[in-house]
Order: sequence, then structure tokens, then C-alpha cells
Amino acid sequence: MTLFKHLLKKSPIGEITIVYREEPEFQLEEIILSTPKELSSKRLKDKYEKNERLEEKTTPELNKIIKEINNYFDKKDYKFSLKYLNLDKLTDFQKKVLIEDFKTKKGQVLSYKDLARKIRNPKAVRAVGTALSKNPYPIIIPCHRIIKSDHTIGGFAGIKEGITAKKTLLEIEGIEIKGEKIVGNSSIMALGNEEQTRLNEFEKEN
DNA sequence: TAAGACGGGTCGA
DNA sequence: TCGACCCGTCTTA
Repeated sequence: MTLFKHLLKKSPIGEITIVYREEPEFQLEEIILSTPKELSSKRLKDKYEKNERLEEKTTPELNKIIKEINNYFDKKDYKFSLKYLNLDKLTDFQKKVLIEDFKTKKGQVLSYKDLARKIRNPKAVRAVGTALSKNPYPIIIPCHRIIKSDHTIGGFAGIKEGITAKKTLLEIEGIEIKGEKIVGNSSIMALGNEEQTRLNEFEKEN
């Protein structure tokens, strides 16, 4: 199995490396972000150098995805799809969390707790955090839109330094942040009344 | 294989 | 602000 890589050198959150495969079909393997301490290319090297040397290359499918990512950063219309993501390597729980997270819309945020409730597992709040920290497809699956209940932004990408990138992504989406906290309620995605009632009943029963 | 530790958290005091 | 607690996953033996 051969993997390829492509480097996006300039983005508002620094260098980004995309790892993908072409066999048996085009599929993204993961998206690696940089941290303030380490470039994504270095993180890629640490992870893959034992296994294989990745060839730098682009394909038409990849170019489409890059275009959407650039549109996202440029605040233009964009459309991400789950089609090219390989979710099979994830656990069922992780899949549920990430797919539910994928449904959140640009400019809206949700708390870890709300996300846990949406997947009908209201007590698995910490597990939701763990699942998000292992999100192989940041940006496309918007784990940055999940914040703590007290509206502080929480962590990102499983690393403390990741919150700088999380802040930047939220700001690109028009969310106002002061210090570590989201300000204003307009951006907080509320559960609809009907859904709220359903969840309350579900929680009573269980 | 299984117990124990560990998180991007929450809630009540 | 602190501590108890929730739960899926990882680590270790």
C-alpha cells in the first residue's frame, strides 16, 4: 500500500500536510496540522519515516479538496464531503462522534456535552473529547467547533498548543473570542425544542 | 486478555 | 475552585 503526501505551505494556521492513497481508490489517510513547536512536515516524518517514504504529488481529486480548503480559509463558499475520508479505521464510537460533529455548520459551536447527547450517550462527555482528539481529518471534520460548556474553547488536536489553531479557525468562521472564551450567545448552536424534549425523555428512560 | 490510567469535560458544593 | 464522577481507549503486564 503506497501513501502519498502533499504540503500546503501557507494557511492561516500554518503549514498543513495531507496524506492520501490512490489504491484501491483515492482516499485521504489523514490531515496533519502544524503546532507552534513543530511543523506538520516534521510530525509527518516522525510518524511515517519508519514505514515508508512518501512521495510528494497531487491528483485531480486532491486538487478539488485543496480548492475547498482554500475557499474555506478565504471565507468563500466551500463544500467538504465525507466521501474521500477513510472512517473504517475508526471505532464505532469515534465514527458516531465525528459524523455528528461533521453536521455542525460554519460559525456555530456546540459543547462536548451537547455532542454527547446528540449521539445518545449523554454521559460519555470525556470520551467524546478523547474521540475528537483523534480526529484524523481536522478542518474537514470541524472538531474546532466543539467547546466546553462554560464557553471556554477547550483543547484541540490532542495537544495544548493546538488551541492557537482552534482560535484562528473559529475566528475565520466569524466567532468572537476574548482570551480563552467565546463571547456572545448568537454563535452557540441551541438544540431545537423538539430535539431537547426527545433528549430529555431519552435521558429519563435510561 | 484484563485491570488501571488517562483525557480537548461536567456538575455540585 | 475543588473533587467526584462519567466512559471509551490506551498502556502495561
